[in-house]
Amino acid sequence: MSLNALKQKKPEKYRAILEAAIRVFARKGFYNARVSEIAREAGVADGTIYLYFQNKDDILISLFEEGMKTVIETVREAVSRTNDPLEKLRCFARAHLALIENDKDMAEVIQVELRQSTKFMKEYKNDKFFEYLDIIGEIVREGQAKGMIRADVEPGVVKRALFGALDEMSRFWVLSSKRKYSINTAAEQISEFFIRGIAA
Amino acid sequence: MSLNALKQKKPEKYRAILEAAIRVFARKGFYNARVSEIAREAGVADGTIYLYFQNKDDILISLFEEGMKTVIETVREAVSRTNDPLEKLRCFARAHLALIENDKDMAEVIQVELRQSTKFMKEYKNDKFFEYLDIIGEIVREGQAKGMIRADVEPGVVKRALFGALDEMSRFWVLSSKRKYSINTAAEQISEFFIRGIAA
Amino acid sequence: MSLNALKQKKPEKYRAILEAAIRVFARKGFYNARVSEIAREAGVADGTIYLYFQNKDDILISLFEEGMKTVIETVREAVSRTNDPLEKLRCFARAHLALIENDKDMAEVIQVELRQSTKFMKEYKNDKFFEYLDIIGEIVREGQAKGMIRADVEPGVVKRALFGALDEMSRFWVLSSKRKYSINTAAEQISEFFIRGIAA
Amino acid sequence: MSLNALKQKKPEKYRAILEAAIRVFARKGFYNARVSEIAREAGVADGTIYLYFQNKDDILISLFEEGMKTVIETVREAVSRTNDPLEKLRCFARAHLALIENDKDMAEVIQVELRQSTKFMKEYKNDKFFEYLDIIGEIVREGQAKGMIRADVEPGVVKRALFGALDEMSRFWVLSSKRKYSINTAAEQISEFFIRGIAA
DNA sequence: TATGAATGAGAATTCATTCAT
DNA sequence: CATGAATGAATTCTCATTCAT
Repeated sequence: MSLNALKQKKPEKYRAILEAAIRVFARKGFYNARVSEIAREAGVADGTIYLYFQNKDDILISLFEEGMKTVIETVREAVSRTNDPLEKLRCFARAHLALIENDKDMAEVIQVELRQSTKFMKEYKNDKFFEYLDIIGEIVREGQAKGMIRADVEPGVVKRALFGALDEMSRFWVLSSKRKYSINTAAEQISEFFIRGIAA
Repeated sequence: MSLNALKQKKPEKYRAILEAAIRVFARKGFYNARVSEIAREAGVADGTIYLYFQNKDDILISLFEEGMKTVIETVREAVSRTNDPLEKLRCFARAHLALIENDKDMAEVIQVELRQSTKFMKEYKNDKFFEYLDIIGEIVREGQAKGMIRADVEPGVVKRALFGALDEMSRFWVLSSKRKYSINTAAEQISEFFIRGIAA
Repeated sequence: MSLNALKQKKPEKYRAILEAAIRVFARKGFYNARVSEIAREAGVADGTIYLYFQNKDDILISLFEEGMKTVIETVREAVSRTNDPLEKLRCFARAHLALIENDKDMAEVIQVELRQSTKFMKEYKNDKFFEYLDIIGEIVREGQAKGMIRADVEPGVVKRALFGALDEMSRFWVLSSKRKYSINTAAEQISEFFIRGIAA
Repeated sequence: MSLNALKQKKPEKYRAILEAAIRVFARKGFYNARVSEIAREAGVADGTIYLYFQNKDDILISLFEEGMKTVIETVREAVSRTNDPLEKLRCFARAHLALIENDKDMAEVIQVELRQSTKFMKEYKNDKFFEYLDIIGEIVREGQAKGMIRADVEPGVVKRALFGALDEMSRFWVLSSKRKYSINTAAEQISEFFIRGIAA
């Protein structure tokens, strides 16, 4: 895509816009965010946005894809530290929630996008998200191959259930101000439920 | 709310608008839905919408509250059929996913709203949703009292994790056309994971 | 006009609407007044208004014509108490300002209408107002015939100037809360200026 | 006001919109004027209006303030040509009516605004108008100090009465097509009435 | 490249008026 | 006569996007 070439030209500006967009989308939501507000927050002119992105939707998509790339890398790395599939699930949960904690705005934006079912989930083939989900799927299949996870467990259900559990927990985290327990507690508990739940 | 009084006057029209709104919101998403399209679909004039609802937001809120009322009633009823707390969780999962299957449009709209973090989750105190979540919380506390669920399990984590797991599963259901396994399989598997995961 | 017949049928309702309209127009101005607010204030249904008036404009016109009829009668009566044309001018000023003082809402509405140049002054032939203005014109011509008012004085200028002076004074009266001098002082001063100004 | 800064950027466009607004408001009245008509008449897009003005009300307010600034300057200048307070009143009257004659549209709009008692006179502190009125007040006080105007004359009454007289005369001028006497005759007669009326 | 003034399509909402009851 | 729910035309204002500079 021609615009991708531009990303290479002034990467600082591209990043500035993307980071401004994260903040504005997190604050206002995609539909209530104004392109001019993103421009102001990025310190560029309104028109400049369109030198780096095709339109407002494209900002969100790019945001999401860039974000997911980092998330996938980080989580893959965390998971690769152990060979025990059950332990890998724990690592996944910890890494996922740690990412949320480190970048709440990004977390919120990704959640909004993932959930804005209509516009984005319907029109846009969300490969990155499926790739992410399937990290869990792979772990489950590996565990089943090693006989550590019950054979009747559906990897496709586990991946969605675990992701959903972590995601709902993180939404609570992002939106709530008062928190009864730490995000670590949540990570430990949720991975514990799933490990016990699916272990052979 | 003063407008609620009107619901009593011509309940058919109130319901017609609400049901049209469910379909339109499910099809287009809240922000891309046009009030005039809801009116057309409901068979009323644009202005009539405003005799029953304060504004477009109010349609969504009303939709959500009415929907949650039904969901809470149905799930409460399903759960009350057994005394075994672990079994209750299974009933919860089945009932939740059955509701999704029976009214996909409503399911999608509720999910959109729940996730539109910004506008709705931030500004609108979402009591109905917390009430729903806490059905699970109560079951867990009951199970702990009976010694059937481990005491170190956090009810607040379980309720969000289980809800998140079911919800993510149902999003997949709603959005995807091709389905590898039935919604019943998903309900059984997810409740099985959690039951094993938290049982004493 | 067919509607005029209706005025005869339930004169209380006709008057109730008119009086409600005076209050609402005075409070909000014609364009910001809502027909439904007039209806509520009159204690009738929205639709009932249209049994007594053709439309919103017609309420204002009727209001004005009824009001001017009273004003003309009252002022004519006051003026007829003396034979001295100069003294008549003083009576006119006193009566005009007294009317304002007695019915501020009506005064304000009449002023609004008189001044809403465009819609009403252009489209609607304002006979009543000219009749009122010409009470002054007649007095001036009578005074000139009796040699008490200078012959070079233009009655058409005097009538507009005196009316304008009184009207501006009354606007001040209606809109201002703190008043340095009484409305009587104003009446005396203004008539004094004009009497000296035009006397032979 | 922040928008005033914009006036400096493209003053031609600001003026074009203002002048279009004068014509449209004069033709249709404020409430019947359409923003899109002003835009068309100014040769700009609808949205452009909102780069220079906050909303429709703001156009009228700006119009009024700009207009009054000119009026005040012109009249002040005219009045300063003589030292005789009574003669100053004549200059005031001539200058006022000459302004009306030169810019009938503006005159009509200012009158509409001044008289739209409700919306504008009540909510908007009309300093410019009071400043204008008080030019007359100052002249009267000066005349009293010099012993040329009777001491019992209330400057506050004279200023409103003279302004009202001129204003009513000019409304007649603006609205009427057939005119029995020239605007100069009116100016001379009215100033003559007041000069005789208040002279010592 | 970068700007930001200008554009104009588009949408929510209002409210005078009607008419079935 | 009276009602008030329903209508739908009409209008302001917003904001993503463009393009001349």
